[in-house]
Amino acid sequence: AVSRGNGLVGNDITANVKTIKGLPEKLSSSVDLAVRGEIFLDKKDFEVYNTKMGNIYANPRNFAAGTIRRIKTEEVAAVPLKILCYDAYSSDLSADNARKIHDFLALNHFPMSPAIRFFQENSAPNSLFAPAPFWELSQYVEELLNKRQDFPYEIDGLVIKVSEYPLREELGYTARHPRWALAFKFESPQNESQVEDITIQIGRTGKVTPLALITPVQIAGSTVSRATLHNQDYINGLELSIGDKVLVSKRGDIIPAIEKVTEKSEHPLFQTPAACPACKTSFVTKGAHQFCPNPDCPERIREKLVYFVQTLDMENIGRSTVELLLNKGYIHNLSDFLDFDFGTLETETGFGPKKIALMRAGFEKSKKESFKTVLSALGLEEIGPKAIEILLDHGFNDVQSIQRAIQNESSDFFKTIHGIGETTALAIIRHFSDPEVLSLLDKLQLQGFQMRLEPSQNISLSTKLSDTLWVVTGSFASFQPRERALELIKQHGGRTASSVSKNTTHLLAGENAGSKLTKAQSLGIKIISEKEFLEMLG
DNA sequence: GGCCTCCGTGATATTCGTAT
DNA sequence: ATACGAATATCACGGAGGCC
Repeated sequence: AVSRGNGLVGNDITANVKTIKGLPEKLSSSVDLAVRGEIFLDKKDFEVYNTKMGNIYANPRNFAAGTIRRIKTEEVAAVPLKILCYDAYSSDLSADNARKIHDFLALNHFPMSPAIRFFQENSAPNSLFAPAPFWELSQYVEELLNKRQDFPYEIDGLVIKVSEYPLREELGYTARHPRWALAFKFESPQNESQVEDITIQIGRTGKVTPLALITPVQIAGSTVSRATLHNQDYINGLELSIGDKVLVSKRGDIIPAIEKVTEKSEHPLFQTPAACPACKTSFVTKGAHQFCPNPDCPERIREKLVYFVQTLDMENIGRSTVELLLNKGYIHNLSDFLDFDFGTLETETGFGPKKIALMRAGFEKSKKESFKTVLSALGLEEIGPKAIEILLDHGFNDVQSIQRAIQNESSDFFKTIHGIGETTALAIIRHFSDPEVLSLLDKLQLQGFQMRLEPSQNISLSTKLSDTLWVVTGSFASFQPRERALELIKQHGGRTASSVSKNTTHLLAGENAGSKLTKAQSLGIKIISEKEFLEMLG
């Protein structure tokens, strides 16, 4: 059993999970199966346990999360944790929808929430075992919204999912969420507090973010003392001043937010300062935000480094370690950090041999992170994980191939890649021509970080379409959504672009093709129909 | 006891693609 | 060229266990 972790890698918590009552240890048949569930504490069980322990725990959610990661399993066993399973993956069950999986889990005595319901079009109403008719879904949501307090455990909302797996696949994922699931969140609890001060923070990009420091207040089991104010416009919208009484909530039960001002103070409306408190450089305004434009600003350097170690998942090296290294002058920037010997810290209090060994191990382990992660970790402005993935998908396997494209192609080249627009294209050229970035990349390579996309990471079906640049227009019977055609082109070694140019080699034209077809014809570009395309790929 | 890291999650503005 | 919906980039918080 593993914890969710960052979505890819979690902690091994097998021994602890075994202490949870009600989870079957054996299945009735041998089957390759991965089950997902939520571990929690009942409200009542938490009350009883916490009273016994002298009320040291703030709320059941955090206590349960902490408990399951404990090292001493006998301690975990003493906590009346429960689990409800809600999903499973198996190649052996040949299930094409979640309902079949749900039935399998229930039959094998996995604890399931009795609140799970299935809804389906053309279903008979009120039948006992069949899914309820679709139109009853909204009714059921309403019903549960009213029953929130009746649940024995804390819930913050509901999730509605598409059951059919082929449909899920078609809907796919954004960078953060599946498109086949929706969350209904209950209104967050609120409490009143007062703004004691407003400070500003400088991010790694120089972005200025005002932050409200409020009189600590209890909201839904945690103490809230800080809340982001995003930017000056947001402050203006709230009409917020230091000293105001305010209503504070936890959005999604996690992130504190100032909802509104309930009582004004004498102070004037808060104004973001004109210059950076750290480096005295005047802020510049870009859209709704202000920025510290100084790349050597100590705040920016620090945040950049923190972003680097966190993105590369360097265990046992976090914000505070980075701050100590910078503040005590051990390092002055990311480049220094890459050369730093953690052994130097043995004279510092709080850094024993054990800690130093852990930091070294964390640094070494991060060298196994993918090239994509390494590039992400550099935090090049405008070049996030998605833009990097697009570049890698388009055959840019290493830094050198990107540099070659910058030198050999026209300045509009990157813009022709689907998913990369004007701004990102300019940023790519700017960053990968920047001597400072290039020397960092060299250093990373020397240190043994992954600096190439491993060929196996690319799903490749053939090279039939190599050295071609495709534009896709119109709609297709075989490719819905249209991105599927683009995917297929890439998997066969081709590149894709969003608009027709002189570089385009093929136009895949479906039904109702418009101006792109006309333009392609005028440029004499090869026009391929859906049928011809399928024949080409065999 | 204090510091550090890990863990879970939302909001906002900007950017991109596409329809008009 | 412009408008609009969708997606991305960036920023943010508190509690708990473990190491020093």
